[in-house]
Amino acid sequence: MIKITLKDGSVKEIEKGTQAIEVVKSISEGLARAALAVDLNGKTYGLDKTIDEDSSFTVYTFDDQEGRDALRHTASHVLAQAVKRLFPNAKLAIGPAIKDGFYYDFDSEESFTPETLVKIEDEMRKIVKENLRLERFPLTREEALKLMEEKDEPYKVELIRDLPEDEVLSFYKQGEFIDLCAGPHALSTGKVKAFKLTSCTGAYWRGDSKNKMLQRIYGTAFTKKSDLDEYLAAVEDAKKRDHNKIGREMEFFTTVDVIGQGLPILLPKGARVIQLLQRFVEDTEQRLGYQLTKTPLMAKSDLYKLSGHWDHYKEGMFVMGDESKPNAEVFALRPMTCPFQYHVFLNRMRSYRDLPMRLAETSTLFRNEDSGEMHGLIRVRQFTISEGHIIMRPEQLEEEFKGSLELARYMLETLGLDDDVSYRFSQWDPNDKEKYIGTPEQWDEAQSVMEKILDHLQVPYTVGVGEAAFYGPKLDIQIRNVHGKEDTLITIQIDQMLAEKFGMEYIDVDGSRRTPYIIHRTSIGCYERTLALLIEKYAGALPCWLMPTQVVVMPITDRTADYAKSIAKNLEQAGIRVETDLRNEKIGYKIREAQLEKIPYMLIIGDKEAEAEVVAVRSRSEGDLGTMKYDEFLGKITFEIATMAK
RNA sequence: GCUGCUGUGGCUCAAAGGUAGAGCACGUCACUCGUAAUGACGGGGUUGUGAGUUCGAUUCUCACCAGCAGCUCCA
Repeated sequence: MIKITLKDGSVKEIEKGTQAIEVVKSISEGLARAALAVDLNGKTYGLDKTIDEDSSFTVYTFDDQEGRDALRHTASHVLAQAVKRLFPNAKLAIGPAIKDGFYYDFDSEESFTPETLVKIEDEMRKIVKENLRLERFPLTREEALKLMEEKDEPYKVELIRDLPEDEVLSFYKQGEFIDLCAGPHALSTGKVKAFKLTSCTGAYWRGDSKNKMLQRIYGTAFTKKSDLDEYLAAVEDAKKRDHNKIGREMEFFTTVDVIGQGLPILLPKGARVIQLLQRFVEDTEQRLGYQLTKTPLMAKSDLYKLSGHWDHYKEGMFVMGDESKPNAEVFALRPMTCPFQYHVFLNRMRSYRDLPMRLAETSTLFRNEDSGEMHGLIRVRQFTISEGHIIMRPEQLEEEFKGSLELARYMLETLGLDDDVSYRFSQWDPNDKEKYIGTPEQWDEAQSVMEKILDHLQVPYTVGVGEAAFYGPKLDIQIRNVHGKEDTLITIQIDQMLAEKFGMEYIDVDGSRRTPYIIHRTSIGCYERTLALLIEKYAGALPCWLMPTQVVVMPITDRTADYAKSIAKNLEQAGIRVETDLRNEKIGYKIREAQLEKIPYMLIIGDKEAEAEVVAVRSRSEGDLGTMKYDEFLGKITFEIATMAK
């Protein structure tokens, strides 16, 4: 007999070799129906796992991530089985569970279309109905290779070949279908009650663009149909907030074929919001001791050769001039501000008294992104970033890093995005040294310094290997768009290498020359991207302080036009961005238009208001607020703007 | 860059191998109206660009450009 300890602390005695599912059944039949996986001593297993030693015992259902993954991973096997039934020549690659669903990659002659997906779904439904048991069985590497070679699955063979010699591999069999898989899985295909194939796209084998492109089918699965429907509705709902749609509809920006990809035109409304953000950022930074700079948008190639960009970033730059001609002047538009701002420091001999030197610039950058990368305002070829570099004595690093992080967090909080971000500690990839400058020792040092600071500041982060800049590690503040795709909003980077390359030195207290450390940082990210994410966050209804028009005054008839105009004039003098709608239209029509434009406040002025010298206030979010004195309304909106209320 | 889809007036969408239509928007006129669309009339498109097939293409084919989703890459 062995002992298992349940989540509530109670201990059960069972016979050695008992299957996990039997234990779950002994707890409750209902739980056994909902169970999808178990945890034994901190490791997740399928319910068919036999228990051979004293263990802690936790049951996972669909409410747990582990349970969800087991179900969705099973769904991916059902998908693969269906594809193999319909297209026997399709080759299997990999098919994991992912956030919100699963996918499976296939190499198939047949090009999968939305119509194909419908057929595959039908076949999947049959497989679910057949309620096939998923049986796990181990094979040695040799046996596994033989099996997959027999089945003519070259991608599986490649996967197995890359595993260690002595590894015992696990396989899962459901009916006629067998797949190499570590598991865990639900016990049978019948558990995949509610599923949907959502899209099919291309994806490189092993995520490497040098490899063949396979066909990936995405799907999702739930235990209940209602949950599936709810999820699909939420996805549809999120798409309605897509900045690329409403940003164009609301005339924040547009793009034009003849101008080019990734080169959006910011229309008056979009430009206004960005101007407001810039003023806010520049003022805040100056209050925090940053000095504003204005440096050139381009430079000779010599500068980038010195900075390392020419060797490490040339593909991403727009180069002007014919390099092949001897003595020809070759320029490049700047992809980063770093080397330009270094020359602010280099302008004269610096003392430790000058440090930390905090330099900020509203900096327009140009990056030659690959043609498929552009996305609305989120990923563009020309953008303007709240750039900055802090040049400091090494011992000031933690304090300055902390200051940079606090500033970034203040910005996020002000914009209401603080709960939507995650932190990534982006490190170098020691196996890909070509991508980086510096020695492994320098990288180890820079990264351990950053790790220490992050731990000290108690920043909850994930690690991104290979995500570092070529000159140093980064703290990236990540955010997801409405499609669930993650992008960097803000970044703070430690650079212990470029200062030396540029010959940056300062005279320390003791008269010695020392090389400073540099922090590359942005406080609010790049304005185009930030605007995009704000539009998605608020579905276009930006906080009042950021709205291009904050109030529309609308008289009901000509009789009150003069009173309306005087109200508007007063608001304007009080610094409110106000418009008047004097058109000869019904009030309902004017309100409808203002609502669609997400104008925060509408002041409706009829005879009654003019008579009583009040304004009837309508809020875009709360509707009719009734009448109030002009001063009361001014106080209300002024307070809202001053507090940057969301 | 790769895979797939898409491209018709400012926007949303119809139609069709024989040179295109609706709604919204826009303009004019009438209506002076109480919290999300008043009515009438009018203007506006060589169907993304270029080439090919055809008696004839906007419709079929190819290339390019742009947009979308995903992959890869990245702020």
